[in-house]
Amino acid sequence: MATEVDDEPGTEPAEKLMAATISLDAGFLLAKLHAGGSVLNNRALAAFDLKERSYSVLALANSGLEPTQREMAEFLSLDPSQIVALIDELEKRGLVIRAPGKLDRRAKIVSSTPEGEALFRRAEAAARDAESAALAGLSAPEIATLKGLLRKALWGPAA
Amino acid sequence: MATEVDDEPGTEPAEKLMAATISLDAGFLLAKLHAGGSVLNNRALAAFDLKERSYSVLALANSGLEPTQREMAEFLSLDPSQIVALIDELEKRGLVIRAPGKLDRRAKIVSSTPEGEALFRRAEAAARDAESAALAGLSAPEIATLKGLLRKALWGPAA
DNA sequence: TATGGATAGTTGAAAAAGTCAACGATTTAT
DNA sequence: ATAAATCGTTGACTTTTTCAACTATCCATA
Repeated sequence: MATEVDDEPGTEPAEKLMAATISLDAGFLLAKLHAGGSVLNNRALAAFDLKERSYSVLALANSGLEPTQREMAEFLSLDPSQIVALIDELEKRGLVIRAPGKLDRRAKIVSSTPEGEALFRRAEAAARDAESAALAGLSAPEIATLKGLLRKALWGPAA
Repeated sequence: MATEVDDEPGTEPAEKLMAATISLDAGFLLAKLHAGGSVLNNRALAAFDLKERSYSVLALANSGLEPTQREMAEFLSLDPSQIVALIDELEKRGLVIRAPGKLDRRAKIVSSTPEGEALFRRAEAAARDAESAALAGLSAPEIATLKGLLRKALWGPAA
């Protein structure tokens, strides 16, 4: 995860190591941009006692898609046991509930309580602001292009 | 980090949760694509007893830019103490060396030995292949656009 | 030119995150 | 019916992250 993100608004990178060939590596660029964004994101979400992880679980619970824990784990690239811990905490806070899958009683469908939804709406707005800050160097169309390419890389043209 | 990446070539995502609004979130997309790529990257680098982290340190040592450990830490978004451990291991393997900064004797400049360079060249090729696999859904110009946008988001138009 | 405050690297401890194997309950296939 | 597979859960274990010291060195300035 990240370490330093400039706080002062007037500071510029001037990164000498930008010239290293590794800065042409997509994996490195993804990691670095994600690291910087994570700091901002977590900072914004802390106001709601959420982190990136719990926020994304809460988001899926609010999607109306009735995801099972297993589906959440796969979608978020997390181990199923980590989902258990995240949901335990959100459930304890009354933000989400587990319900047995109607069609498969092994599975548990996670959905949001009204409290969870209310919190999510507010957190979502904060996360949007944090994203804007992280991508401040790009124009709106560039951001759209970037997201489109990321989605295509992940899910193909159907995204 | 990631958990599952399909091994069979014929498998498609068909991810039901793609429809959740969080899949429009740049932070989430960056994290997910990075997670998938990391698995492939680490898999490829394991043949050289390297991981993403040690590979990127080795890459900077091979950049000819004479980076200090502090500069590496900032560039790689890592804590300085993590750099110490990474370099300790690479130095023990004879791949890099520490030299006192000519101009600031507190700082240590990390550079590659010939053995380190030889290993890096081979690892670099493997990493390139892994990246291609991770971005297989994109065309060459799309990959160039993606990298350009990532660089611009990180470093501004000067990138 | 000495003295105080900052900075580079290092160490070590503590917290968080990730990995993995096992288990009970259920489902699916035979 | 039985066997194999899957879902959530737990617990153990490893790795990564975070942070506060500490020494050595640099820098500012009185």
